[in-house]
Amino acid sequence: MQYAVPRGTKDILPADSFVWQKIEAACRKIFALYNYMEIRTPIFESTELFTRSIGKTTDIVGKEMYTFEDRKGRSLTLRPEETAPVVRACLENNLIGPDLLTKLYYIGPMFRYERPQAGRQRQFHQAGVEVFGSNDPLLDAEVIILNLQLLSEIGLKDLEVDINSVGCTKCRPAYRKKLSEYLKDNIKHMCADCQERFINNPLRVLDCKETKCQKYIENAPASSEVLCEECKTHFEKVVGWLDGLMVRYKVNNRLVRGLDYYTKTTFEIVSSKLGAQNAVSGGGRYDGLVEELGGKPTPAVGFAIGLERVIEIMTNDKYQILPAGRQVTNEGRIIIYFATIGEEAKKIGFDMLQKARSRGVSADMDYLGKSLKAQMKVADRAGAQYVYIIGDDEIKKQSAILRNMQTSDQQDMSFDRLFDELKI
RNA sequence: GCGGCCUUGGUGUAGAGGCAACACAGCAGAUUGUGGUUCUGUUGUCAGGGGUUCAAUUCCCCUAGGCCGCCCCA
Repeated sequence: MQYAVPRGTKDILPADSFVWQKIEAACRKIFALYNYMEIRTPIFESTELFTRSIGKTTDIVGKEMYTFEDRKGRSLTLRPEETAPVVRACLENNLIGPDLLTKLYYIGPMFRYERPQAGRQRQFHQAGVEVFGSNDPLLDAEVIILNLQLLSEIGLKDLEVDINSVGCTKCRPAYRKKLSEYLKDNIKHMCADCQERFINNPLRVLDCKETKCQKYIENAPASSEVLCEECKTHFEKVVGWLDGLMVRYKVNNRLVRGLDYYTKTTFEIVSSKLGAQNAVSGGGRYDGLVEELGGKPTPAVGFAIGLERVIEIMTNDKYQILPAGRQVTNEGRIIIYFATIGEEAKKIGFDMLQKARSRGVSADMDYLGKSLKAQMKVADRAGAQYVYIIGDDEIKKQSAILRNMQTSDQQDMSFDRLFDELKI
């Protein structure tokens, strides 16, 4: 084989694209129900946008970005996530403002340079929403509910919502300090990664799965103990709304997401039906990001769903939500197939073919000079409801054979009556 | 970036240091102007490179890719 797709990328072939179409349709439907409008931004942005928003010490910025220089030496980066580009676009086009609630959604590819494995590719797809302009805890709850409704619309079950509050610019430094003080005495017993994290971003130590670190993490001060009054009441209200709406969730004090812009609420939806990469979606509030990127202070919430992970669950044989691949011969692709024998018939067939198409009737014919038998077979596989068979005799009569492929009935049907008779 | 497993026709699978097998799909024919059944024929040199050997697709090494775990995240 001469060429192969770049590592960590995949072709979505005709046999699989119907799954993607189904998911995208579900996303658009649910987003519309909640009054979100679509935004599309470029695949690449200036590198600065991401380093500023996501944070220099994060893994994404530190080692996962596809960054390159263009011909004029500008540093550009293939978007690793979509929140920062959406904020940028909103600021640039004045989409957000005081007393204005802006609700946007997106669907598209993202890029991160990571070691590929199940549920993790270098080009992957996310669908997500961003809401700007309100700090109402009910909105946090609504976004979570929207997320859940979308996943259940797609057909996913047995999902778990993990939720936490990481505080705000007022209380996070205090928590960081408290955590650092606690870790200072214990860090020497913890793993090498944690020692690194301790220096760069102590919060992320809480995320460590290393067994020898667990006991220290368990005893670490929880963020909930240190939240300021505002963050504390905000969090209580969010979970209060979730309780009232009968949403099942789990407060997880160790949920620290890998992007620095989050404030207050963070959440993740995980599925037990996935392997190590078990997060189907994740999101939270980021009240400081708009200002960080040059706008007026504007509260915001959002989430992103990992579409490959959704599809992994949907197409997993064990769960039977959708059959995996191999749907090339899905029935009903075309209404009528024009089978022709000879050059003259081909010419007439093509005229009729175009006439059918111009009337909005999907139709096709042979371009490979196949035998009639083979043309019938192709028509069958394309799911044609009718085949119109044109040969020399038919040209003389100006009337050809119309075969109903379901019933196998055949009748003579003159050229000029065909479309009226079929009511197409 | 680290560790483990894997890589055979279009697809899914056998196999053994020295004729590469099976199923399905595809194409053609049986039915010389007709599909979905049946039968027949046909499509590969075993990811790429190097080494061991009289001989490797089968053993060893490297590279690439896939999968699984760590890390991280969607």
